[in-house]
Amino acid sequence: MPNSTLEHEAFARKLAGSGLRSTPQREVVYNVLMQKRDHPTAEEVFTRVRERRPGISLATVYNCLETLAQCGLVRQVNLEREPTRYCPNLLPHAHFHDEETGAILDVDLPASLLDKLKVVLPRGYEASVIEIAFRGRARPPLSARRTVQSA
Amino acid sequence: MPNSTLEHEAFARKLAGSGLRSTPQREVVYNVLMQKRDHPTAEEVFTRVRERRPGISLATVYNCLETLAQCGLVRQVNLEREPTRYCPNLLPHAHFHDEETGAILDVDLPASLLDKLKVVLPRGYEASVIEIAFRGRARPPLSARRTVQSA
DNA sequence: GCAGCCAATTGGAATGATTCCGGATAGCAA
DNA sequence: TTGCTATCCGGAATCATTCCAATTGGCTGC
Repeated sequence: MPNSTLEHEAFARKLAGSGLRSTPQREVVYNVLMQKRDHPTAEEVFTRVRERRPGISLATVYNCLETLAQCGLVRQVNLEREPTRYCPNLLPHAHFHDEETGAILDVDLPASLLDKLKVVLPRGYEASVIEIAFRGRARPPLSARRTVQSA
Repeated sequence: MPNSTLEHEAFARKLAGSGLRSTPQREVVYNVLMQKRDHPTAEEVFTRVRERRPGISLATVYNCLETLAQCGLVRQVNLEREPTRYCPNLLPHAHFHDEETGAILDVDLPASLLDKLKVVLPRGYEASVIEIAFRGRARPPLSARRTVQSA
C-alpha cells in the first residue's frame, strides 16, 4: 500500500535523520495530515489534533508542522495570499486550486515533464524545487460525479 | 520596441476597458514598475513612488497595484510566505527565485510547454492560470559575469 | 459655470497568520 | 538523582494587508 502512514519506528527514524526527536505531538500532527489529505491549514490541523490531544497548543502545531516540513515528511503549499496548507504527498506533483470551492487537488507530474521544465532555465540556474499551481474551475464529467442531479 | 511603457492614452484605454479611470497615482505606480522591473514589493513601490509624488499614501499604492492587477497591466507574484511582488511582464513566464540573493528572474515559457502542462490535468479540470516557480541557486557561467574576480 | 454624483484617495485603525519569547516540562545521559 | 537540551506552551509581538470613514477630484447634465 503506497503512501500509507509510517510506523512509529520509521517516523522516528526519519526525524532522527535530521537530528530531531519523535514526540507524541509530532506524531499526532503527522497522523492527522495522513488521515485526511485535504491540504488543511495550520488552524484546521489544530482543531483536528485537539480532538485527540486536547491540551496541545497552536504554537506547538505550528512548530510540529515546521519540523515535519524540515525533515521532508510534509510539504508546505502556498497558494495566493492564503494561509499555508500542508500536504503529506511526497511524490512530485502540482496543485490544482478550484476557484469556486477552494478545494485543492494533487496532480501527478511525470518525470518527463519535469525534465522539460528544467530545460527552460538559462545556463547556470539550478532549481532545487519546482512549484506548479493551476488555478481554475473543476467541471468533472457526469460519470465522475457522486452527487445526485435534481430531477 | 516590445514591452515599452504604455502612452497615457493606451494606459487610460486599458483601464477604461475594465471600467476604471486613469489617475496620476495609478500612472506613477505603473511607470515605477516599468522603469525597474525587479519585482518590487508594495512597500518598495511605495518608497519609489514617493520620490515623484511625496504626498501619496501607502493605502493608495496598494489600491493602485490591486487595480493594475485587476485590469491585467501587472501580475502579482507570490513566492513562499514573502510579501507580494509585482511584475509588469505580461508574456507567459515562470519565476526563478534565487535562494541566496532573493533575486527574482523572469523565465520565458514556450507555448509548447504550456500545452504539455495542461495535459496533465484530469478530465473536467480547466486552468485559467498556471503559476510556475523555480527555487534554487544561480551560478552564472563566467562569461556572463560582470563582476571582476579577485586576482 | 455650477450642483450632484460616484470613483478615488487618504490616514489610521483593524485584521489575521505567523513568529517570538521566557518559562515550564520531559526525556535521555552521566 | 542531577543535569542538559529539546520540546512545549500561552501570550505578546510582528507585519503585510485590508478595512473604514471622511475628504477630494473629476465628470455629467443642466
